[in-house]
Amino acid sequence: MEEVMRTWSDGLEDELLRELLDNQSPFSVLPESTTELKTSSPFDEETVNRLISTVYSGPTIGDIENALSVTNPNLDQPQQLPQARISMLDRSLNKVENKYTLKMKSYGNPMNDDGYKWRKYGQKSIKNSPNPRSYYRCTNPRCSAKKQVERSREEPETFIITYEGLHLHFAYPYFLPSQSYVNPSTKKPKKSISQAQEPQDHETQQTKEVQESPENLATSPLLITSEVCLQGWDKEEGMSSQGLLEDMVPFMIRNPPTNTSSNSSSCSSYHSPPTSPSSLSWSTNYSATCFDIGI
DNA sequence: CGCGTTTGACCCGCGC
DNA sequence: GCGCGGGTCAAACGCG
Repeated sequence: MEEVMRTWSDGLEDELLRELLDNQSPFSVLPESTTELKTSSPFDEETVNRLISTVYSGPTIGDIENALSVTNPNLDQPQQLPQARISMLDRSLNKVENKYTLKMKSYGNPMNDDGYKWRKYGQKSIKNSPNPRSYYRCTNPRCSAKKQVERSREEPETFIITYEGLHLHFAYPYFLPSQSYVNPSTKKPKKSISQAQEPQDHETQQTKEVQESPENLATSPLLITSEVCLQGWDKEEGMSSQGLLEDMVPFMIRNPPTNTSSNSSSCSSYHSPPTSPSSLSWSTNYSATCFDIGI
């Protein structure tokens, strides 16, 4: 497992390509029994490369800005939320190589959880800084996504979050032909949030994600995910659009932790209430994250 | 008991 | 080669 992760950080694209072309891999885009059809497969090299670049390259800053502006029309809505969203997300986003650095204000309820389940694997005190930096890794064992969270030294209310790597389990739906895919989840009578969000079963997770498989691959991932957010999130909390930053940003804008008066509650206890097994809800590892910044 | 956090040790790259 | 600092590991620990 660790080897996989290391390999990924070294050559993400190569590894991704390998995964896609390996019909033993759960991420394979090739028909299971017809490897000889490679060339005639709809997923020829060009297609795969296009998909990879689509998924891997991430959004441009402009894309992010556009995504942010999506929420602006809501401003004439009954105040609070849109306002809070805009103010919380400080619109300070930078991309350096494959790392995205996001600065956001917390106002006592730091939005440093992005809806994905992270596992903390380290913490370091930073030189000349009173605030330690926390290291998180996606709990999905096949996922190379990592993030670092630290409190800004100059502005204690501002958190600096650096995202690195991609959530391949999010990318998965992009590689499936929408028409040829037979949705195995139809076996399930109903998608219960509590069970559908359990992260440890990758197959389940993939299955779930595939349900929202975008049909138009030509559309930018950002637009796709934004649209998915807009259309699906309210209907299905904890839906499965998992993890590239372009997905995170609109998600964060649209889904700030509901600052229900008791905004201190989520941070006042060390652990989130165990009631929600949800890996994708705001509450799950929210408190843990905000506590690790070095308060 | 399982899962996630804590935390000191370890590794590695870099500058001197 | 050495020291430093950032990143990661992994055993111990805590909590539900």
